[in-house]
Amino acid sequence: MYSKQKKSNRKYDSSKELLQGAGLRPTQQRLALANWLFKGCPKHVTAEQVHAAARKMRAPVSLATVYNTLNHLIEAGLLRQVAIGGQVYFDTNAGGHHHLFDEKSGRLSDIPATSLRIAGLPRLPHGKALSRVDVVVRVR
Amino acid sequence: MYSKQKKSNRKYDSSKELLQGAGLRPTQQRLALANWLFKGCPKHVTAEQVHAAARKMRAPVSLATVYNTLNHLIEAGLLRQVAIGGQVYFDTNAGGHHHLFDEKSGRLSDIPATSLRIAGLPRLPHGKALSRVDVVVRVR
DNA sequence: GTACGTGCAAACGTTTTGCAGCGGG
DNA sequence: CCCGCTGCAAAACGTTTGCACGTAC
Repeated sequence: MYSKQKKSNRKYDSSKELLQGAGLRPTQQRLALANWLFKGCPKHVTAEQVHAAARKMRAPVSLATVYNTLNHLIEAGLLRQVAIGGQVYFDTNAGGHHHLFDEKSGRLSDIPATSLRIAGLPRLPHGKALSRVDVVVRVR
Repeated sequence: MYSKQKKSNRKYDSSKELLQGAGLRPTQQRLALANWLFKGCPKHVTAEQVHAAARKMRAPVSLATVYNTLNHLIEAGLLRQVAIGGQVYFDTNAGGHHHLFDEKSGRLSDIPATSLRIAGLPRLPHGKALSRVDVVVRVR
């Protein structure tokens, strides 16, 4: 009688497409992680925080799988790794943008690429192409 | 007859002052490390490279002491830690400047702070002061 | 059915720490 | 002489890997 059986899984649909689009099999664990990562506001999280979040969601995933999945998402260009202050963060916003880092709390937030203007870039070494420019504004 | 006995150690004098100025006892090991780090051109080195350099200089220092000394120098503001591309570098140039990173070779070089101009910094969070702005120009 | 993903535990490389002995002031 | 530094080895840390089992297609 119902047009779809899994009405309650509707919210996972876009995560499923996201994973499939990246060539990743949409397994339960990956769906749970991708759903948490990409729904809601952009996040800057550590692997440990992802693992903790998965447990809280009653979707227990092993830490190894968390790392595997995060690495796959990075390869697919859906996630970015940011190393600041001796900590490695995974940034759910893979687009070009910069970061504001609070040295006291270790908290990270985004700065839109469009709001920042950089002038006076040096001549690049011969045969080298610009990959990207990362800016970290540190506050205390 | 000689006004100074240790004429051959003259080249370590400035390193000695550097350490003393930072409140660090100028021990043999620290002198050897500081001398290698701060004489010659600015360097971007890993802890392992510092350790290897010490061995080559016939001034063997344990790796633990290398880390201890580097951390002390960082606290003293004489050294800066830079994490790029999954590697941690110690930068002997503690002054304000930026970095150019070659993603292929993993090599790091300096960009003088004066040559770069950044405009459009966001308003800082309430009660926060700007610590510094780090720019990494990545090339491939 | 098969290829790929998962969980666990063990391996890994890097950095820190605990402690007995040494050396600078 | 004393406190701080050193060396060594062991621990801690975050991340990766190997393998038996499970699951999506």
